[in-house]
Amino acid sequence: MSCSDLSGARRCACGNLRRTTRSITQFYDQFLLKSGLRSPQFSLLLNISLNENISVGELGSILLMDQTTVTRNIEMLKKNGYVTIIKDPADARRKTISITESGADKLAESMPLWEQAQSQIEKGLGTERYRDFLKTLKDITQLVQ
Amino acid sequence: MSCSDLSGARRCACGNLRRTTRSITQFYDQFLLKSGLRSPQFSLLLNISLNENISVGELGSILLMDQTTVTRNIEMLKKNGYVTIIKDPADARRKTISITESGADKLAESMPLWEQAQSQIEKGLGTERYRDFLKTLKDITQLVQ
DNA sequence: AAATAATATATGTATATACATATATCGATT
DNA sequence: AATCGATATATGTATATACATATATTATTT
Repeated sequence: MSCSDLSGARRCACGNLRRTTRSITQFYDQFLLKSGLRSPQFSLLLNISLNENISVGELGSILLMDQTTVTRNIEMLKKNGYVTIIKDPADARRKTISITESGADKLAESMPLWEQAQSQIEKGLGTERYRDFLKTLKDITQLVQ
Repeated sequence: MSCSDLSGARRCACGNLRRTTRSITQFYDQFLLKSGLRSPQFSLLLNISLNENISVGELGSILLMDQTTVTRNIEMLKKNGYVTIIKDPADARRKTISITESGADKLAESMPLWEQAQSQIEKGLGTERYRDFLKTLKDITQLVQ
């Protein structure tokens, strides 16, 4: 007897999210190509820019990314000179991450490229549906936390 | 002058999808833990089960995954004895992938674990909203292809 | 103040992913 | 049949990701 309905798992939230994420990442990366950034680094650099002097752990909390992954991904940004990583004088365990001028330039350069990709998605879905979509992503995130 | 509205990129479809995907993957993985499969392998094994004698490239097309990634991920399944990979007699370039009895058992074992994770998402969102969500993921996928 | 618990980051290891390119095979053209 | 283009898979390399654990530092407890 092995008549379990495997086919039902086609509706898997995780599998469907992973597939769409693979696909959309390549899409955004095509636009970002000229900047030399790719989606994950663009996102990381953006959040560093929006949260000056943020720590590794706090970045992880915002991005829902393991702290060890943050540690490794900011190394790449540092290697390219886009961020500085310094010990917090008030707490030597902590490191504070800041965007450099070069990093801010790179981010500014990639914004219009990002905007091109983004507008295709938003226009394709329509404003309202896009808003609902972001809300659903947020709700899923809270369901699984 | 650097007053570009970086903050607008918080609505990035790619970034938001990637974040939610990281998060939900860990959620499903917790449930699947007992089976020894993790989300990507569960998904891969499922699709192999649903498409007997599928090729590497066809799997990539279904999963929107690069062919080289499929090649490497099925190696893991093969190493665990969950699939067989044999040359297509009709076309020696092609390889056909099939689930083994052991793989089918493993999949059957993981289905109720998957169902637990899945039902929390579907119940949390509600049936209708969940259906809309899958539709939107599909539409995004088509927008970026 | 010393010992212990808690916290922040880093390292070792493994999987997931894709791009550029190589290799093998097939199909079509001559 | 030999050549050439197309197709299927594999390999080299690099980034993305997380878990288990180590290390360093701070905070708490005795």
